[in-house]
Amino acid sequence: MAGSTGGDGQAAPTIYDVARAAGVAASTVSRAFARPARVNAETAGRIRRIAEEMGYRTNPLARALLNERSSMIALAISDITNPYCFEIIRGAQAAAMEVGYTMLLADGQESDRLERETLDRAARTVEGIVLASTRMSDTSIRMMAKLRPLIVLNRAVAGVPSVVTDYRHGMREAVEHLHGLGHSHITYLAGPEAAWSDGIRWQALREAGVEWGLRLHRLGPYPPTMLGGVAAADDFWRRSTSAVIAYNDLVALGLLRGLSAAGVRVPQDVSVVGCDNIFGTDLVTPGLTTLAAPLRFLGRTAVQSLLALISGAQPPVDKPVSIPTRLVVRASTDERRPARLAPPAIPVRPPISTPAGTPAT
Amino acid sequence: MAGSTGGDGQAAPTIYDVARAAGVAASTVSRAFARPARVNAETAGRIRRIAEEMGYRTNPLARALLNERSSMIALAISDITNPYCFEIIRGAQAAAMEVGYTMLLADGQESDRLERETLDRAARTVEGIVLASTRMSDTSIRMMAKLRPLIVLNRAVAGVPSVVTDYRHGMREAVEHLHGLGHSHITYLAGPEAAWSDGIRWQALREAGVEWGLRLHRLGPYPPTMLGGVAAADDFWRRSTSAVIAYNDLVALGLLRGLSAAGVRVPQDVSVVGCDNIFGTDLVTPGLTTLAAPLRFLGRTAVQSLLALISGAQPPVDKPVSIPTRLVVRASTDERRPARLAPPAIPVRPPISTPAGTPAT
DNA sequence: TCGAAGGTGGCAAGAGGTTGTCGTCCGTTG
DNA sequence: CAACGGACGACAACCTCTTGCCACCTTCGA
Repeated sequence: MAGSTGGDGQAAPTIYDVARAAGVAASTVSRAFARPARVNAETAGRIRRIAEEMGYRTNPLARALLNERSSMIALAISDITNPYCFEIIRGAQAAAMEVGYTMLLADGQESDRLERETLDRAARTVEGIVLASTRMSDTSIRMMAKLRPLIVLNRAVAGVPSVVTDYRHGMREAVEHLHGLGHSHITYLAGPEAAWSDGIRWQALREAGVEWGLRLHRLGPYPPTMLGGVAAADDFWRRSTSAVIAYNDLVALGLLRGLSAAGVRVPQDVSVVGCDNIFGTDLVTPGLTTLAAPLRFLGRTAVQSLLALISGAQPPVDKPVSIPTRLVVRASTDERRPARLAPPAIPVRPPISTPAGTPAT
Repeated sequence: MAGSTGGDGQAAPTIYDVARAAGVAASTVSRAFARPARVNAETAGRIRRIAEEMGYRTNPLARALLNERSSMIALAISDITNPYCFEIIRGAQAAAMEVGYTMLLADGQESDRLERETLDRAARTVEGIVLASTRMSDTSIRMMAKLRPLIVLNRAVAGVPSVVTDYRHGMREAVEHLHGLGHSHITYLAGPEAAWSDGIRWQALREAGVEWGLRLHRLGPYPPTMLGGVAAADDFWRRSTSAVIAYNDLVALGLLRGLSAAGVRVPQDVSVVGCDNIFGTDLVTPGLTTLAAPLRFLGRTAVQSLLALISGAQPPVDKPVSIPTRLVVRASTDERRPARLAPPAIPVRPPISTPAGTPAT
């Protein structure tokens, strides 16, 4: 029961220990692992066996010190509690692990400064960086990119390679879907002005709107959180349309809540569409129709691009890798009913008590 | 626009570069940062200034190589897409960052083997490990603990220090709450038999049940996922009680879905209580009453304990740090109505389409 | 004025791998 | 039998920072 608490029974064996046990030089042990072809197959086998017995593992630090190959990459996230990030992290982690890389997670906690500090510390250690959702400025990003191979996710920074979501296809589907249900007038609830993805989504929506001959309104910007969505529900009454597309799912979820508290029925009175397809969108009633971003695939692709970059590939810096979205239809969208209820006299703002903070895309 | 793609404009400056620029020896530069008292204040100041100008940062790898202080810790998670983990990660990350540590995330992807492999690789690099939700056996954990300082979260392993959630208080609250609503008979939906927390929760429930004179039933085990909860909804009909406590929130959410599809109303027909208070529990209709674990605080506490362990503290290995839960009452629990609906003839199993996988605690 | 003490800074030896270069050994061929 | 070539393993330098030890200089007391 007195189990050893602190680790470090004795120092871990090194190549020197293995070399002594095997009766060869340390360099031979090193090569037996790193360049098996360079060593007699039999010798190599013996060395490996002995190393195995001794519990030898190569020390990544020592290796990294010499040739900058630490087998680590960093993933920077502006806020880890944002459900938008979960699947990205998962995809990135999986892709990294497949090729024997370890992932270091840098959570910026919504702070530009914290994010830069963390990355600054980590930059020397890792071989490359994926900025998955960052609060940093283009300038900071470019400086960082000069220091280390770097991929930006869902953002375009001139001169820095990126992997982005292509909302055009999905947005067209969404508009077509709404058009097919008889909606002719759509409100867009905008996200933060600084958010690159907000601009892109709005642009995709406008293109699709033109194509299908729909009228569009833009409200906002709102904070990309559930609270932002609740606030949007209030404003929405001013220029109420029969269909809404929200900047992201959190805003859409907040909107659902706000509308429900105000006595507006979804989808009977208003059809609501979100973006991203995060965890929770099919838990609400009605289930949220949303533009599903392939988040896990996005994370995976970013890491793979980064690894390519690390191994010397010259990626197209001005033409980002682009991954299409698709529409997931759930219950929050339905046929337009011409007879709309009059808005209630006093829209009520319901209390929010989310366990997690509910931050931005 | 041709922006540098690959990082490494030129090699980062080392203490030697700084030393040359400052006209001192490299060792003096090193000391100027690591042991300022050992160097003339003026000299130290000059060195720092020059280092700053040159953009020098100390290379954590080189330092770690020498004295095992890599300023990194590893957080192992069995499945990163489990919402249960989000807040833990956040708390851990924050605590680590506060003291200048970097966190390395090891996602085991639900696989014992993957988890061990990742940790094995990372163990040499980090100063310590937090096992937040692990699939590893007690034996593996003890071996790992021998290698490195290690803290287990929400699990008791003899001889290894741990931080656990104390469900007793919260469970008493939950039972008192249900008792006060007139329920006299509670079903517990069990989680995986291997899960330490399942045993603990059940035990806390039994103690509270005795105290309040309630009858208890145990159903399961079920996979700790939404699908597990849906399956539980089917079984539940066999021994239907007016109140259910589920192993965790995912099971509870699945149960809500299963019951709803079968035409059972919550809370009118059945009151449902979950565990953990994960993201999404207040998104469903009705909102889920749940035993809230202070997840973020848990993560923070684990890291702080680990850091204490690293700096030589002797933690109590057999008396874990224990953090209490509290009950969050939402709409899924209500007064018992004696007149219960008869169960429908054919319980329907609804389709599940979760964007994220929905895994275990 | 000289020696001791204390404050500074430099030298060099690691920490644990990787890798260019070279010597050795063996087998083969002319 | 000598020359040659290939395969293999050893040596040593190197990556960057840390640190024990020593030398030097200043200052102060005797």
